[in-house]
Amino acid sequence: MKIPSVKGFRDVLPNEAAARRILIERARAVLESYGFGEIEIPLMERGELFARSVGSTSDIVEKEMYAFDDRDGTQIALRPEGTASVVRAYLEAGLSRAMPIARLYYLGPMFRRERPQKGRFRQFTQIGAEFLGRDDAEADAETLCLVADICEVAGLSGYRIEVNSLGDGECRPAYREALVEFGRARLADLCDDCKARLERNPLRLLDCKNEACSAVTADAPMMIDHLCEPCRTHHDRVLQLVGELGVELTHNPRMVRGLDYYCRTAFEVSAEGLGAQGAVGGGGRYDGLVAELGGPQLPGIGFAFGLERMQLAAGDDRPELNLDIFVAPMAAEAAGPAMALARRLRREGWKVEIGASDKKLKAQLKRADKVGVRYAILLGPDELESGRATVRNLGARSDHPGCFALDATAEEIGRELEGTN
RNA sequence: GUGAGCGUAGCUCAGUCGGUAGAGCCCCGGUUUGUGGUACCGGAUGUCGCGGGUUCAAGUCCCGUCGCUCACCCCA
Repeated sequence: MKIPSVKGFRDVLPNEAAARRILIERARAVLESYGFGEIEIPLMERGELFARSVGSTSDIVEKEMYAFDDRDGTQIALRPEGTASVVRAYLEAGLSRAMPIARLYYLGPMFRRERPQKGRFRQFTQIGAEFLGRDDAEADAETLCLVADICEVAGLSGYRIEVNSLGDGECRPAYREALVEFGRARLADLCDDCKARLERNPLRLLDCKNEACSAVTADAPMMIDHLCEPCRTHHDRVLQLVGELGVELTHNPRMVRGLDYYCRTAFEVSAEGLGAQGAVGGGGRYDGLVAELGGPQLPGIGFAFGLERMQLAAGDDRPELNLDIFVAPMAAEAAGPAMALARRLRREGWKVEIGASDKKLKAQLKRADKVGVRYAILLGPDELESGRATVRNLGARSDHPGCFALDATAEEIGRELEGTN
């Protein structure tokens, strides 16, 4: 009886892993070019961290989090997102004093117990960044620019960055009331989901996919029209700066973010090829979060990309995992010299596979062809006798008996191999 | 949590009116005892998702169940 993998948890085989690594390296390079340093955060946190940051009534915390009690009774949760941990780590390391302006990025698996579907897994990978300690519009603009640059290097097809302002503690409560009032007046025309949302997360009314709801909320009040003066100024300045940078944004007054901690600038990146899960990434400003987690009144802005969704939107150009050299021992006594030779080449950085000496040469060459090598080095009784290896250039289909001495250095061998082209 | 579609070889799938399991690809071997990709020949592989029912007979019909996929919800 085979033991299957856990629902929503998947394996990444070598060629996909290579494609993921390339994507990650590109994103990493951009993040580091913006001065962000990597922070490694644990997979588990105390459950309360997410209840406090993401919001205890959010679906993520309420029904999607993997949570359990540790043996000493500590309530543990597998992290469903990264921002809370980064802020926690930042406070725990005393960085809020030592480095009040911090640019941190992280990368790794997150866990949410949702029903899997296209581009959505229970274990998924996020690449995220947090820009802490700055509340000026320039920080927002720089962050949006960074987001756009990541989309570019990732090669996302048809990506769009949508922005909105969610207001702040000054203006959002009043707006929220206005929206709830608007919704209550039209309760009968709303879908069941929206009726529930009206009480719990009224802003969500605005992005309901139900057509009837969209019609009802077409003339609903928009946050953008209810911003207080500072929020208004901030938002305008962000848009102006980003515009000057030549980064294209789509203003979406109906866009809302699911996590409690967002305020002011919020954004979402969508791309093609993702099925119903249009979002590859998202983020926003969270000026109250650091204080909420017990730190000083410090602002921050951040975002996260879903790696698996980036993969979908970036297309599936998987790199060939080609090896360089195949060493084919044709007799048991050639196995030792073959391994010694391979080791010398490997130490110089060549990717080398050795065949099994009990396999026929034909089978070994077939394998050599399959793993994509350019050169096969043949070692049989004749070669051991003469002390010189035979090289077969797979591309040129040419044989080179006695091509190089078995005790040649890797450098010399490399030259001889290239000479067969 | 809700809904729909789909489960046959490692993969993609065919399988008629219920009649005892197939193709292509992949893999292995051979044509060539030391020379790969193309070609030709041969070979291996199935609890037809699982359990029950109907029937002389079930991959096929019925019921249940599990799994996968997509969508809702939510989100990256």
